[in-house]
Amino acid sequence: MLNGRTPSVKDVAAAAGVSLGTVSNVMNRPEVVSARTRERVERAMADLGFVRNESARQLRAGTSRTLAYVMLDGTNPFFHDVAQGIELAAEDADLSLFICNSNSRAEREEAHLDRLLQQRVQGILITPVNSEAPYLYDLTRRGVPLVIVDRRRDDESCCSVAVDDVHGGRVAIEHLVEQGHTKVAFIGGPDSIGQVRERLQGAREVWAELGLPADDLVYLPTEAMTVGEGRSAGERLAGLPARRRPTAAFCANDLLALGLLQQGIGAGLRVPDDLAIVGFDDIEFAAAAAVPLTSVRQPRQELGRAAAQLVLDEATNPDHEHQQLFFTPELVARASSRAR
Amino acid sequence: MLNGRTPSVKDVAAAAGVSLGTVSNVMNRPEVVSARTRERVERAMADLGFVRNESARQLRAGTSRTLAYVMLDGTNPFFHDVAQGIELAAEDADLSLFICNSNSRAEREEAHLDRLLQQRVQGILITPVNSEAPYLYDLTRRGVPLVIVDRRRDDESCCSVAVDDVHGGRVAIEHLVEQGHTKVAFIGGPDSIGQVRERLQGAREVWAELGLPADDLVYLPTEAMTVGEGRSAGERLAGLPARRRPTAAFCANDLLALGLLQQGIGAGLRVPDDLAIVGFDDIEFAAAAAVPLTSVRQPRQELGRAAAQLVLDEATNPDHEHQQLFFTPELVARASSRAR
DNA sequence: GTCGTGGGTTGAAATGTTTCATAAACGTAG
DNA sequence: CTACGTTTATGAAACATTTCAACCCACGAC
Repeated sequence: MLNGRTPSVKDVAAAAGVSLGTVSNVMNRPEVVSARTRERVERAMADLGFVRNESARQLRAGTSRTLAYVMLDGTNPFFHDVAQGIELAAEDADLSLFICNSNSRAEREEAHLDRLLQQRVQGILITPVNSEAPYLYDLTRRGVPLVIVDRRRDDESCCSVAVDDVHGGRVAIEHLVEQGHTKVAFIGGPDSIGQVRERLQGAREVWAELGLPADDLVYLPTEAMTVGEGRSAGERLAGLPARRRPTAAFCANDLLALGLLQQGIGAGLRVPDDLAIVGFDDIEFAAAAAVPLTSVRQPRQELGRAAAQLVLDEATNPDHEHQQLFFTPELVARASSRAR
Repeated sequence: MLNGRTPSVKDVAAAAGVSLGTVSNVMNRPEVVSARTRERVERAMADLGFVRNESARQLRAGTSRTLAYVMLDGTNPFFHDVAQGIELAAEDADLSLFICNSNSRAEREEAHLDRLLQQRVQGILITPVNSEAPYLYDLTRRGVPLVIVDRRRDDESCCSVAVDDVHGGRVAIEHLVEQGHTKVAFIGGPDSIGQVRERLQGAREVWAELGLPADDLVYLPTEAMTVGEGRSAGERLAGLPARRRPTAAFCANDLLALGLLQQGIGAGLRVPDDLAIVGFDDIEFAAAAAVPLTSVRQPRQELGRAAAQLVLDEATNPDHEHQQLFFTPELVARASSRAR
């Protein structure tokens, strides 16, 4: 029972009439201790309600049993799916996962990283605000296993797992053009976000290759990648003169697309007849929208799982080599963009 | 610079030509050390890239600088909003937040709790699979500050923060009846989930009070509270003979409601004319649905923030008393249920 | 010149584990 | 009966920090 303080190995040892070392062995190498004493010790642990103190273990071992994921935006289910993938891999390796959320603010991100460093986590996975931030390079210099998720670094100085965003932008636009659209909006921002820049780049590339006039791919920048911003982009779209108004929109993520969809329907537009919509990420809610959303699918859990494997390799394998994993996203066509 | 091992206070002390204790003082009580030495030490810390080892500090201090939240279902944005509220409060108290996800599985939950105990977290917030689980009582017995979120315990042996689910059920049904519905479905499950039971109870209470025949409030149980289950409940609903088919549905959460909405629209129903829908939680996506969803709003962030404050009080205030905080949810009427 | 006073610094102890070299106990082969 | 191996158990050291009593020294008061 509980008599004030939480019991330590010392208390267990005393209760079982053995030495400290033996108790430790029962926990860590049960095979070297005889069945009789093992039982006695286990009973003592149960009686006292002993729980191993992880700080002490960690202090001695020099390393913790946790990974950490610093996500970019907690309001976007996409990142939780990534986290779920990481968690599964962590669980397999018998590690805990620390989940942090920077909310797209660099200073929160840096504060989280500082904390994680103090905790001596085994490795850090991060979808950074800016993958070139100096404090990220510091981590690598320090030797902390680091994997950048859903982004990559220009030089290849750490592992990363990402999707080919340029390609994603291409397939989205190709699809819309195939459906007969010749005036299309790209909705996304701010363009400090690398994903946005590359998806737009892909869109523009293929638009040019198909010989369409650059002016007919209009860029509607947003302040953030949220449902609310999607709605307000919809209003701006509706405000355009009919001749210049696009008949389709490619949104840089699904939250924007859902906001746009809602605003459009609320304003009496028929989707896809008056306005076709393509999103990005293919989150759960995309398929569940009232007009199921066409989206560029990222393998969300896979991304997380692969990243976790990389970070574990870096943490445990002495001749680890940095890798840049690259997944190819694919278009999932649904009702929101079907041919007119 | 990094010469193999990460530097400790000892290294810093050597580099600055002072004792261990002084370095510690610089970090924890800068006012007692003279400006000159303080600067010297700080420079040494910077030069060596010193990062305090949290395990060692924690071992000595006996307590960690973290809270933990064990959420019930990572796929439901509701819980992330709660987590966000907790995080804000934790940040104010200069604590880290450990987020775990039980995915509605008791054994995962127990495993997480075990880990958290080993980490000696300052307090645990949890939305449990079953608030009467014996291992939860163990925590209380152990003296771990514990707050149950979005649930409460029958006896009042720990703090809890919840909304009045019975009341929530009542207002949902009152609203639907006001809109003229006399045949309504309640969709939710499994009924091992307390929230489901109480929302249903409230619904039945008011239904009876209004003098409506019990048979006309039909209970469609689901296996889980997901979008997919909402869709399949929609199919079951459509399969009912027209005379017995409800004209409105009250779903135990918004995910179910969104699934139902999508299935309904896909099958050609007009919402709310053919089928009115009310959800529960009022997650972000509820308002953003193509037919904006009427929902019973829980103050999501507030719930988390209040819970964090309770757990902090229990952790720091010696004459803490357990409290059962109770919020009253309110109906947010939107298009999915407007009068016919 | 001695005695406090008090700011600044020190060194050792303590926290709960794990590890490892060593010791004890116990068989068994010679 | 001894010597030797094996199996089990022990005790001390180490991990990085914080805390606290003790100490030093300069300075002003007497």
